[in-house]
Amino acid sequence: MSGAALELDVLVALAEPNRLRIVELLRDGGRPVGEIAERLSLLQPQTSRHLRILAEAGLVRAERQAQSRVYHLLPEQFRSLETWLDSFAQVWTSRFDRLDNYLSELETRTDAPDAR
Amino acid sequence: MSGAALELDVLVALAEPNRLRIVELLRDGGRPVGEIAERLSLLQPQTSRHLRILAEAGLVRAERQAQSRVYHLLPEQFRSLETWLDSFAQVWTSRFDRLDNYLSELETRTDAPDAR
DNA sequence: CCTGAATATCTACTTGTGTGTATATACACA
DNA sequence: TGTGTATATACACACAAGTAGATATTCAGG
Repeated sequence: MSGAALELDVLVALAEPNRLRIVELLRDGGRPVGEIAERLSLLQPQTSRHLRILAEAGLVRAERQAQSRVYHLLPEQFRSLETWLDSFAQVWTSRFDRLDNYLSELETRTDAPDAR
Repeated sequence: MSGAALELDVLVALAEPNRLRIVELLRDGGRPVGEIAERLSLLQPQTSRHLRILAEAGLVRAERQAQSRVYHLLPEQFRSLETWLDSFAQVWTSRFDRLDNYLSELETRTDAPDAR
């Protein structure tokens, strides 16, 4: 049972413009750091840093290829994200019922005089 | 009808611990600000601010209910995120050969972190 | 070994963003 | 209309995080 719990790091890693661009670039296939930097008009140190964060989040991984390191996407965290999203799917259908429940529940305890 | 393009704001909104907790709380149904704050041990102003960011990202919406505002999730951005994730689905299959290579290579150096 | 190419790390700087606190606004009800 | 409740906004502050630039590291080839 691979704990497919959604890690906040994954969202944090994706929630940065350049990192998101990197991920979307790598969707078309693995690429070495230099090429990533060039295609996205980024400086090499920043590119390495972003890749490090993406790697620590489990979104990418590097394969040594001679002197270069070819980065590519890893599926696991994307799947976790998918699983997490799935947990919301039921909400869209059952929301109104739940809202109803909540509202009546709220009415039920209107006799709790509590100030703050 | 909706372009369903992934907005960075959505990821940014989700990539904050307390906002993620809010979203997950709202998965169980709409709730007024005060209750969200109480359940998550947040102060009310911060809660309102987080909800504002979530709302601007299109993730939640408030319904007036007497003096209170009941916030609930909205499906659209979650679906955009799902669509975006789907665009990666094909990557895992098309990369299967190389991933396979990678996995066996990884097994090879289970206790040799500096192998090669 | 030594050199050059590719990538990673380090330091200083700056800006964005979450937090705390005080205050303003909206609404229900007497 | 005045009051209490619920929520939103304003402001000052501190810290996380991205950037630029310089330097260190790794590797292939002569």
